[in-house]
Amino acid sequence: MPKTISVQALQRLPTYLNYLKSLPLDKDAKISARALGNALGYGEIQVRKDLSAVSDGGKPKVGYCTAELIRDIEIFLGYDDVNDAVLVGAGKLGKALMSYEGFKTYGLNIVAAFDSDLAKCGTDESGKQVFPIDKMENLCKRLKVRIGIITVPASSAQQVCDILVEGGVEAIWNFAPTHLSVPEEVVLKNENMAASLAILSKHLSEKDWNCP
Amino acid sequence: MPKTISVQALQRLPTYLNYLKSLPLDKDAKISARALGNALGYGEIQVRKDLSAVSDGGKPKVGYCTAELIRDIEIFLGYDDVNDAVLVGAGKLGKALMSYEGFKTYGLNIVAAFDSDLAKCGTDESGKQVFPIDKMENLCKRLKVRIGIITVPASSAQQVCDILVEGGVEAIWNFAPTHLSVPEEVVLKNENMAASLAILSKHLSEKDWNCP
DNA sequence: TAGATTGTTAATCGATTAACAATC
DNA sequence: TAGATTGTTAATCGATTAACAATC
Repeated sequence: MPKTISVQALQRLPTYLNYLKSLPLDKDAKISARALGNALGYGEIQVRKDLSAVSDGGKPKVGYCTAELIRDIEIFLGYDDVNDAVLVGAGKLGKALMSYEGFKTYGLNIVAAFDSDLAKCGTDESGKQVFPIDKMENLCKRLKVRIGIITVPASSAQQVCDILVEGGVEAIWNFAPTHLSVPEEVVLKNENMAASLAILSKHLSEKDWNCP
Repeated sequence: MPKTISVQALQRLPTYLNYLKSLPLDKDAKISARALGNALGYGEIQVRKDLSAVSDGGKPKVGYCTAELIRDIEIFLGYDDVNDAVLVGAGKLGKALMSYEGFKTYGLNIVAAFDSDLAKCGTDESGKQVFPIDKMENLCKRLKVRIGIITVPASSAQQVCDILVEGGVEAIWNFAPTHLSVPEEVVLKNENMAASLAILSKHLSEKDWNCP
């Protein structure tokens, strides 16, 4: 039976992975839950609990084998098989994401981009093709693209989202600052920068209250 | 006494605000918790609880006054007074954020950017100045900059972060895919794209298990 | 063996949801 | 008044942490 994992724990896994990969490569290196937690600002109990969901476990008095841990997390997250994605909206943010090499490590492969502005179509600096948006549904179906990344303005995001769903996309990563409706079989993840900013902004305004 | 609000509720506030602002402007417009929730995919009880922390409240049988709600949320989040920010790392992502007009609505004002690459210094397309990074600490102090946005590679993020803290920055918004250590009086918010991707990737790989 | 470390079960904490009273 | 809607207290749910047993 597959162990259950909380959403939050799942989201911490890439952080562990990232840190483990940054360590000097040594086939037999071991790391304790405490050391791992200290490096990342997590408690050691939390680390053990998180890792228990993905790995066979460490050895008492020794710790976890870093190489195994890296492999286990990658397999658990599905980073071992590559997922093709399309990106919609070749503006500044879209281009930044298109040319970000780091996505490879997460098994994310942006195969093409789309934009409604024909002036933006053609080959991008990143070396990726930007197509007119009316080619999107068809291309998604033909290439069996599983992930759609939305970097268009809020006003056209829902429309773009609907086309992606129509094209058979199974997961949507939304950078537009707006709520999207998707059928329940499609997973939607909002990259909600406004939500992040809310935390910073509130914190600063509270400080002002305390020391005016 | 100020009402308490959960972190999650705080992060939902910009979503409410954004939706309310998208509605046709009408000084006396009212909206019910149910209508608001339906539009955003939240339950109506949650909406009422969230709003109770920021607003004087609605009227039974009538709902909330949208104009008041907008004002209350903006004040609560501190969007009414502007916070100056600097951005470090004028790469593609950095430039995308520098030229994003939408931050104004959140009271965020990027006053300058910094980069260690002198070739990137000068005036950016966004119209903002990019300075060499050794000017950063001083300029932050001089202008009393409160927010630092980090868009450098992971390898230099901690170093950049330390300089920002040294420069008196009170809040850090980190886009580098790495863990940062900050003193406890400084608030740190990670824009953790890898965490978002983990959710999508796991979902897709689970689907593969079920229908191979 | 003793001590360090893992792994799990139980307790706590925080957020969401349900039930219901209040009010226009 | 009756019905719709708000607001709050209590119950549930989920995630984190504490306590402790297991093991190398």
